[in-house]
Amino acid sequence: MSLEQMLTTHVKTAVKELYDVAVDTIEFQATRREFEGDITVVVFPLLRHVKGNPAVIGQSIGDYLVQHVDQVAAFNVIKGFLNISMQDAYHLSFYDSLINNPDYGNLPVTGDSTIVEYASPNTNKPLHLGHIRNVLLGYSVAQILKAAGHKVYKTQIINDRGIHICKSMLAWEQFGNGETPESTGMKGDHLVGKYYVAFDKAYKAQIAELVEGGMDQEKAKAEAPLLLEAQEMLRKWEGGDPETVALWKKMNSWVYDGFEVTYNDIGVDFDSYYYESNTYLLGKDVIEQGLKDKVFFKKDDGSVWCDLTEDGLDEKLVLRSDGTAVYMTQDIGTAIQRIKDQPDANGMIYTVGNEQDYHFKVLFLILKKLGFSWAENLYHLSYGMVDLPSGKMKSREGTVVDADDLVAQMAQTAQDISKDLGKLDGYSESQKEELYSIIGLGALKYFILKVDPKKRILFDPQASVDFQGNTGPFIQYTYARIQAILRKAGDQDFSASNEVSLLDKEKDILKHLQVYPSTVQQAAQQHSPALIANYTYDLVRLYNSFFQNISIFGAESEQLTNFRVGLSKVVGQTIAHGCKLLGMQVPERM
RNA sequence: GGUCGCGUAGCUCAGUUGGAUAGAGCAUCUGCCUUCUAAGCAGACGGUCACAGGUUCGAAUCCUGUCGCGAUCACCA
Repeated sequence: MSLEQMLTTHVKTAVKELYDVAVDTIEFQATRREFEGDITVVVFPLLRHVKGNPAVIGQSIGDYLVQHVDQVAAFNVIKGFLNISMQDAYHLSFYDSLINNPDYGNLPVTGDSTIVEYASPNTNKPLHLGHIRNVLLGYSVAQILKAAGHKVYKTQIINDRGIHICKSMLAWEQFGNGETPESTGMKGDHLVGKYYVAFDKAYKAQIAELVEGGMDQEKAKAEAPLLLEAQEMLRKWEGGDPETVALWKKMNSWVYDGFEVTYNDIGVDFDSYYYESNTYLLGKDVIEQGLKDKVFFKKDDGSVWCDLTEDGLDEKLVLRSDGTAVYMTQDIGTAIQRIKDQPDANGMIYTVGNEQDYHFKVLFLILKKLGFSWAENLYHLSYGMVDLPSGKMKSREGTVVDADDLVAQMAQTAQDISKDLGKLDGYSESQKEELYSIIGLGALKYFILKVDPKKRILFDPQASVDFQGNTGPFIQYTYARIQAILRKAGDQDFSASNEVSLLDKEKDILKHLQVYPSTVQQAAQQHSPALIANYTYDLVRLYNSFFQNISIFGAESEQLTNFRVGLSKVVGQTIAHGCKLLGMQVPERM
């Protein structure tokens, strides 16, 4: 039970005894640094029920608590704030509950089961920084939900069909000279991406030529031979032309191999994959049913719509007049399919950029109108764009920060710093390589996840990712420090002794540790890795202050050393847990 | 133009249902490695919380309006 929960009961009792009124909630906040106390009751809200001077009321409640609750040591009242200090025994009993609980931070199983979608790339180009934000967010939220007691299915939908895919296929056919990942040594996704760019270049050249020949710009765009050929290729693909399908399969498999390498490097994975080539026809039968149920209506030209004007939105097309599906149709179908595939799932989270806010608003509303119970538990994990100092990233123009390059660059920076510091004597080359990767990724992941997903990120490849201060490496470093302490201390029983009296810095750490489960809870509710990131950073700061100012092995007594080592251990465990939720690894040394 | 999001220190960001004198990191400046890892610690400097009203014991937080930035408003995905 948390401190707040415990005190709530007692404060309510106090108010009942003293003033004979029942209050439903008691408002707490952390005691500000400059005052004495472990937790603070805000007296003002009580004035609604109890008439009087807040200072006097606070004084009375404080007196009552000290007299009636053993664990309350002292109190003071400043303005309308009742600052309460707990007995050391209270903190130590919490510490004892922690020291033998390696599971701390994992919440009880809720019975909820959630599908989390993230990544969702196109198969015509490699992953870039935008995908990295997506993947890190989705993966982290999945981790957080698991810790909060949900069952989680991680999935993605792969955009493997459409005109843009045909463009790289066509360019490869025309300019590729049979190049393969093997023959060039290129990662498959990069090779295919190269031809996507090549298409665009050649296409633009054709347009320029046509315009020079006197053709109107728009007409030239629509009638350039390469585009017509790509459209023809798409028709062939949809018609199942064996040669086209074979080429499509071949090039897509190159891309998938490349993606797997990237996902593996970043440290994310999936439980299932959905391919748009399989799902793009889904949803039509649901539209039929929806028409019968009057959720949708048909216009004279045969197109089918959903009227959302009563919900403050427009009418939305769900089936074209020629009977073919649109984006919305397949998203409806895919959602239903996923629940069929995962019958225990009762909710879904879509990690998709905020330019699709409207789409998901509409999608969720339509699914609700169709009457699916799980439609109540849909969430669009919407995030802002990642922009560069030079502006927006554009794949076609090659102005992207490539995911693989970025990850490699981070590891390189970690290596440069490590070498300067020279603390890795005795590590083999492969151990060092692994460490550089852990630190580099830690820096990148923390940098992205600590920010509120809604906000745009301006990413300067030269300057953005720091390794000092509020960063991933700082957190990892603290963990490594703690491991050094634990190695020195050896394995032993760290249960608390009643002999120890606590210093403020130790109490601060324990108080912060106590809040961890509710932080996990909140992060799950709000789908916010940033809460975990900030919590972990605060914990690490408190610990470093303790570490740097208080001697562990030079403590006055053996019991005290033992307690401080144990405290370090618990902090280390919690750091590791928080990092795991962020998808970050922690190093033994650095 | 309609809708949605954002606006907090020079820069990057916190700020948990409204609570005490708005907090961190980076940058700048001071100290601290002969003792458990200095990717650290201790401190200084830095604010009209975009602006204007309103709600109340109390507003960065809630409401209204204005300004700025972004996204979106396709029989594209």
